[in-house]
This record gives sequence, structure tokens and C-alpha cells, in this order.
Amino acid sequence: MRSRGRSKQKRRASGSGVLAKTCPEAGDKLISCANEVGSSMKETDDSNLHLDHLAGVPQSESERNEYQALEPVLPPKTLETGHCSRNIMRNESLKEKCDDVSLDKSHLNNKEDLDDSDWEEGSIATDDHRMTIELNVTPDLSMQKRIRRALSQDKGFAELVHKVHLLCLLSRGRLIDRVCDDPLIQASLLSLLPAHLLQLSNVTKLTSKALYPLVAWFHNSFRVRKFMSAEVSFHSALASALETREGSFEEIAALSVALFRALKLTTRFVSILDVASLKPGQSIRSDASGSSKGIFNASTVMVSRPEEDFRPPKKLFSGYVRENSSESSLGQSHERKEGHSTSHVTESRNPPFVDELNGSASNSQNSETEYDHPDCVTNRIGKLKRKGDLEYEMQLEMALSATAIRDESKKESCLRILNADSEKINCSSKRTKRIISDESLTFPNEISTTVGPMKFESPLYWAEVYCNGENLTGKWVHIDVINLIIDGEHKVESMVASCKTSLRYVLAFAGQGAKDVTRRYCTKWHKIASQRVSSMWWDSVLAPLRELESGTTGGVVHSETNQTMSAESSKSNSFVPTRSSLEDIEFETRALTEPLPTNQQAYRSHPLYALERWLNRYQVLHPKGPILGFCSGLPVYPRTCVQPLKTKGRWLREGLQVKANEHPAKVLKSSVKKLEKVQGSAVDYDDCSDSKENIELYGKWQLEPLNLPHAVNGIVPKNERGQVEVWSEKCLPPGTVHLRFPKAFAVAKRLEIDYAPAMVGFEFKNGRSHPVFDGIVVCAEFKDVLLEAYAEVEERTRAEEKKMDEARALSRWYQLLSSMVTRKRLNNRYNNSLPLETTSTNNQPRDNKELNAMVSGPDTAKVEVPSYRQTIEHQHVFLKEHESFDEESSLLTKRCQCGFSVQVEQL
DNA sequence: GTGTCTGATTTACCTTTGGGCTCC
DNA sequence: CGGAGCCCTTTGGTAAATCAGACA
Repeated sequence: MRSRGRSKQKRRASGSGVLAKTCPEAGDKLISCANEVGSSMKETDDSNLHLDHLAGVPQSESERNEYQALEPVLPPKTLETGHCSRNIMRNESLKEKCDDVSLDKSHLNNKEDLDDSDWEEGSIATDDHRMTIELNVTPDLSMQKRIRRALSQDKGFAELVHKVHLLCLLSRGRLIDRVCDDPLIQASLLSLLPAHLLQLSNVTKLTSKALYPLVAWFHNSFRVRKFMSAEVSFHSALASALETREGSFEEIAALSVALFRALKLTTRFVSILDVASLKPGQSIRSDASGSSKGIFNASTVMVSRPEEDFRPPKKLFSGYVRENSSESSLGQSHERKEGHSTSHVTESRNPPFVDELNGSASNSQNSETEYDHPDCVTNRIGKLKRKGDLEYEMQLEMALSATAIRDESKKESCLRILNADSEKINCSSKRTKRIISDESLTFPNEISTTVGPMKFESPLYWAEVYCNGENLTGKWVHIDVINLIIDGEHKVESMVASCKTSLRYVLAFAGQGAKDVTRRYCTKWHKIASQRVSSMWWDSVLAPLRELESGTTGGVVHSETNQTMSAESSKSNSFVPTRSSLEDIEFETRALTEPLPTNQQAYRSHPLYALERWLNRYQVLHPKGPILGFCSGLPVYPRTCVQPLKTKGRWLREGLQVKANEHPAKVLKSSVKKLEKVQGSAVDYDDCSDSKENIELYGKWQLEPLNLPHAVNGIVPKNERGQVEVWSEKCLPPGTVHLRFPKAFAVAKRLEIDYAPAMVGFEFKNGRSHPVFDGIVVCAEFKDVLLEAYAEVEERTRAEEKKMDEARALSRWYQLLSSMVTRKRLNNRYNNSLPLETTSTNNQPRDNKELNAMVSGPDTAKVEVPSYRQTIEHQHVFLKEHESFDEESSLLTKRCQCGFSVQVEQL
């Protein structure tokens, strides 16, 4: 467990490094959060563990994985000392739990058995006994509460993971987009292109139809294999894919984008960001395979290692087999082994993205194995094959023949890769027994097929080409070369749905920027809206990328109609349509014309439509119409008709008041319990039903600006409590001001100015609400007077404080010196022979002469203390006639004839 | 197998105006 | 004696959100 934790720690450290590069802030936040949650979840998992044991349910693998997955996020120190500290933590939690549950006496008769020594000693040893103690203890409410709390904590963590994953995938998209602009790749693609297809770049009015021959050629020329090239830069992978005319879904789609761009077509690389769920406990594609994978287990290779040279892609896993090869023994045998289909494209419940993720995850694991054990790579050749490998090789041979791959060289390459793969798997399995996921260790099928099986593959990557010949203003045309679909934007949603992929974020990349084009492909926005991150955050993230994108693709639209329009509009200097702005309008239109949902639940939080039935207590339809349609016989209204309702008091806080003679739009009955609380236990409910306890609600249309009574003759209008509620500036009575300086009321009181305490809110303390006051409200005409008076008071207070400080300092000096003098005198008089204890020196003076010389230095004279010699020989006499009194400071100064003076504060 | 509805459970938000004691 | 300040104790109701199970 420890070694596994450590190795994972290493991996996680490298992973977080990539994250930190991509988005340092988010990465740090995530990591710190992961630490927090990790530690808390460990506790939680411990709790779960106990509960599972209690219930006799073994802990599930996924839960264990989750536990393990979070562990390595702990700082390295934790690992070194972690075992101990964790155990201590567990012991503490155990102790706490034991205390919580009051230790069932039938099992723990003597509570003293659990004395402190048991908890403090041998933390490691107690670890093993942990379960035994808790086996029969019923989990109490506090424990359940703690688990629940952890769940709510998970939400925040899941959101962070979601956000970081989004950022990572955004970066990935930009990376691919940049490679698509590579002139060398574009030139190479052009060199492959038949001459007649080169004409496309000269077409002035491009239509989707015109693109068909090009797309068809590409579809037939390139093959897809269902895994990603690992540990090489995307550029190298793409170059390799171009060379072999075979690549992953991502690479093929990127090549198509590069080709379109080479032909000077305005093209975007479009990708579905299949991001980790926003909700805790759901994996990236939990519904697809049922395998629960953490985001970090399924991370994409974001960037290649900078020091890494080009290496041919390591072909690790594949699952893409021609449709008609589904009967192949290979596929079937592994299907049986692994318990799920790998041979049939449409049956394969792994969309390519997940496979790629898995691939990269396992690749990263494997690659690390390689780095740690270079022998695994270098000694591949000549290594003895296991029985299973031989078996597998035979099966592959059969599969190859079944899938009609006749190209011997390809066959060889397949076998070569197979060997590499199986060895890699062996290698990694030696290193760690942990299985990332059942999919990731599916035996590789390095059988390529031409692009485009009979049944479609889940679209994750495609291109958008701007066709200026489509519509009046031009149009972004969806082109999926993998599935040979042109202008099939309406098909994407259903294809994605049937492939169990989610369509939450569809991003179009161009010019190093990105634009969210989900609206184009998603008709049921209400279904995905809740699965997306808050739009405010997402918009702020995308804002700079959108600018980059529109800078590249958002040229001014020139169509005949637009030309006439723009000629007219240019005079008035108004809107000039660009591709980007037209697209935005298109998306807005789509947003407003979403089809009516068929189930009632969807109306609960639908942004466009509402059913009266699903309005909450504080909502009402106003006006009640128009009816847009019906759902289950219930009329559907536009959401814009839903008006919020509030009580008079609540509207007051917003500076609004209910118009005269308005009847409540809705009256809510107070709950029985509330009435009980208010009126005591004996309540006649019938009497109360119509009482003022009912909550009267009003809508916006019944309101007018607040019309508070004016301040007259310097008197502030107050409420029944003698206060003014200052929720905002709007709540101030006309002619008054809010002064917030401290002790303002004291100043107002002294000047006899009418004021009211300003209540600015409530705070909840000791189980009840307390009003919070801040400053006072006075009539505006007194504002300056009060401010001046306050400034004066402030100044006086400061001066007084200063004077007090000075007096205090003088007094203390006097006390110190007089005590020294007294001490010296006493010493001289009664104990001449004894060494003196001076307060300031360790060098004790040997005789009086020395002391006198020391104390009567020039410094002492400054503080009006006479020389020590004088003091010793002379008793001060303070005569009345030499006294002086300073009235301002109340200080009485007494003087002796010798020049010694004392100040005394007169009280 | 999927979608929808319903009821139970959990979570998050809203509510909202003391009083006794000590010290100065 | 009166005013200021500290401290006590740490809600509880309700609706929305979520989940699980039944049913078509």
C-alpha cells in the first residue's frame, strides 16, 4: 500500500506539474483542495469502511480506488510520516466514534479498557485492530452526519476537477489547432491531393455540396485506429499519421482540418470536451462502461515532454475493428475474457475519447514504467513469450485473416506492435498489479480500417468549414470525415446520445482561440445546462479565446443582401455583420426557439418555458399568456411571464413600495407550527386562518418607487422602534443622511440634534437574530455641523490622549528616579558597608564616592533631579510658595530650594 | 431498457429586534 | 445609579434539490 501510494505520488506529481503549467492557479487550487478533500475523504472513507463492515458489505473496488486515487495528492512529507500520522488520525477518529456511540456495553463492558494509553501507544499496531473494535457498533447520527458533510465537500471538489479538466481540454484543443496550421503538414497534404480537388481553393461561392468529393477522398485515403499515439508531441503524431495515412480519431480529424486550411478554406477544429462530471461520484463516462475512473486516471497527454525527440507512436491499445470483423475470434475471445465488447465498433461502449484517455492514462503509467525500467523497452526483442502471449498472437493471426488484411507488411507491423504491447503490459503489470480499468488493459487490436464504418462512431472531433455559398450570409458547415458526414450538425446530438457520450461542451478552435458552439449541435439545451459549469466562469475563461478565434475566422460577411444592407447601414454607422456576430445571433435564435420538452420535470428549471404547476410559492404567472403549447395537457407559458413575488417588507428593502389599493397577488398561509410558536400552544386554527399571520405577496407590476415621509424641521422620520432601516441608500427618508462614524450618536446627542440609529441588517447569534447598527441617520442640514463637531471631538480626544501619555511618562520617570533616590539614601544612612543594588548596572559601586560620581552625571540633571551628592546630604523641602499649578493639565509642580521639582497630578 | 412520475430524504436558504451580569 | 460592554449559546422552518423506486 505504501509503495503503491508512493509510485502514485510520483505520477500525480508529474500530472500536477502539467496542470500547473496549463493553469497554475487552478492547478494549485485543485491540488490544495484535493489535499483537503483527500484527507477528509480518507476519514470519510474510513467511516465508509466501518459502515461497510458493519453492514457486512465489502468495500467496493471503485471506492477503494477513489481512496487510493486521492492519497498521492498528499504532500511528500505526509508519506514519510504519513503512516504514523494517519494512524493517529484513525485512532482519534476511532476514539471519537467510540465516544460518540457510547461504546455498546455488551461488547465493551469496561470503558476503562479504552484508556488513553491504548490510544497513544503503538499507533501502527492498533491499525490492524481497528476493524475488530468497531464491528458491532451501530453507527450513530453524528457519524452519518460527518459522511454527509464529506459528500457536500465532494461537490466543491468535483466542480474544481470539472473546471481543471475543462481547462486542460481547452489547452489540448488549442494545441491541436496550432498543429493544424503547420505549413509543412498542410503542404504534405496538398501533395497527396489529386489535382482536380485542388480547384476547391478557387471556388468563390463555396457550398457544402462542393466539398463532398474532397471529403470522400479524404475518407477513403485515411484510416482510423482507435488509440492515441502516446508520449510524442501531437505534431509528431500528426506527421506520423500523415505518413502512414493512419491515425487516431483526433489525428484524422486534425488532418482534415489541416487539409481544408491548406486549401484556404476558413476552417475550425471542433471537439466535444468530454469533461469529468460536475457532480461528485460520477466518472467521465460512467454511463458508458460502468467503470468508474477518476479524472487523473484518464488524463490526456497534454504536452509532450520538451526534451523528448520524435519517436514513432507507441501503439498500445486499439479497439477499432472493421464492422464486418465482429465475428472474428479475436474480438469474441476477448469479449468473453474481458466481459465487454471490443470488436464491434458500435457495440464497443467506449467512445474513442475515453479510449484515448484510458490509453494515455495507461500509457502514462506504462511510460513511467519505461522510464523507471528502461530494460523493459530495450530488452523486448528476444524476451521469452508467455503462453498467453503466444495464444494471443495466434488469435490475432486468425483475426487478421478474418478481417481480410492482406498487406503482409501491415500484418508484420501489427505483430510487432502486439509484441511491444503485450510486453509493455507485462512490464507494467510486474511493476504494479493495479488495473487502471478493464478497458485500458483490453488486448490491443492493431487492425486499422478505412475511415467510415457502416455504423457511425461517436463523433468527438470534426471540422467546421465556412461556406459562403450556403444561405444568404454563409454558414459554418459541419464536416465529419471519420463518419463521412457533411452538413450533419443536426445528427450530432442523436449520434452522441446513441454512443453514450455527453454533449456538454462543443468547442471550435481556430487561430489559437476557441468558441463555444454547443448551441449549434444541441437542441435540448435544458438537459445539458445543469451539467455545465456556471456560465459566468465559463464566459470569463473563453472571453480572450473568443477574441482570438473571431480574429481569425470572423471576417466581415459580404453577400448581396448584406452589401445593400451595409451600404444603407454604413450611413448610420450601425451594425456591420461579421461571421462571428452572425453566428452569435444564430445561437441566440436557437436559444429562444428550443423545442418544448415532453416531460413535465424539464419545465421546473427550464430557462424558456414554464408550467404553472411547477412554479414555487413565490412565483406567479403575470400576464398569464400566451400559451406556447401543452405538455401532458398542461398549458406551457414563456418563462418571461413568471414573476417573482415578495412581501411588502422585502420590496421595501429594494427601495420599492406597493401602490395604493393593490391587492396581494398571492396570499400564503403561515404554517401551523409558526402560529403555535407565535401564539402559544393553544391555538384555534380556524380563527387564525384569515388573520394577519398570512403572508401577502406582491409582484413587480404592483410597485412604485419608495415614497418615505420627508424629514421636517430637523426631525428624522423613524419606524415604530425609533430606528431607520438602512438596507440601501434608497431606504433613507428624503432629506436625511447616513453618518457612519463611531460614536456619532454621542455627538448628535451633545449638540441636541435629532437622530435615529441606523439598522443595517441582522446577525444571527446565540440562536436568535440581533439587529446590527452602524452609525446614525440625521437630517441633511446637520451633516456638516455634525462632521465638524466630530472632527473637533476627535482632535480633542487625540490631544487629551497625547497629554495623558506624556503625563504618564513623566510620572513614571519620577517614580523611578525617586525610588532610586530613596533607595540610595536609605543605603547611605543604614547600610553603608553593604554593596548597593542599583537598578541599571551590574558593576556594583564600591563606595559612596563612586556611586555619587555615577549617578550625578550630566544626564540626571536634565530631568530636573539634583546631583546625588546634594540629595544625600539634603532633605527636600517643598514650600507652598514655590508650587505652581497648571489648570489645563491639572498638574501641580512642587519645587525644593535645591532645584529638585516634582509634578503631581491633582485629581 | 428507458423515460417519467412520485414520494422520501437531504441540503441550503431564510428568518430576524435579549437579557443578565460586571465594570466604570 | 446608569450606561456600556461582554457573554451566554450555537434555531428551526421551509423549499429546493436529489435520490430511489414504481410504473408505463
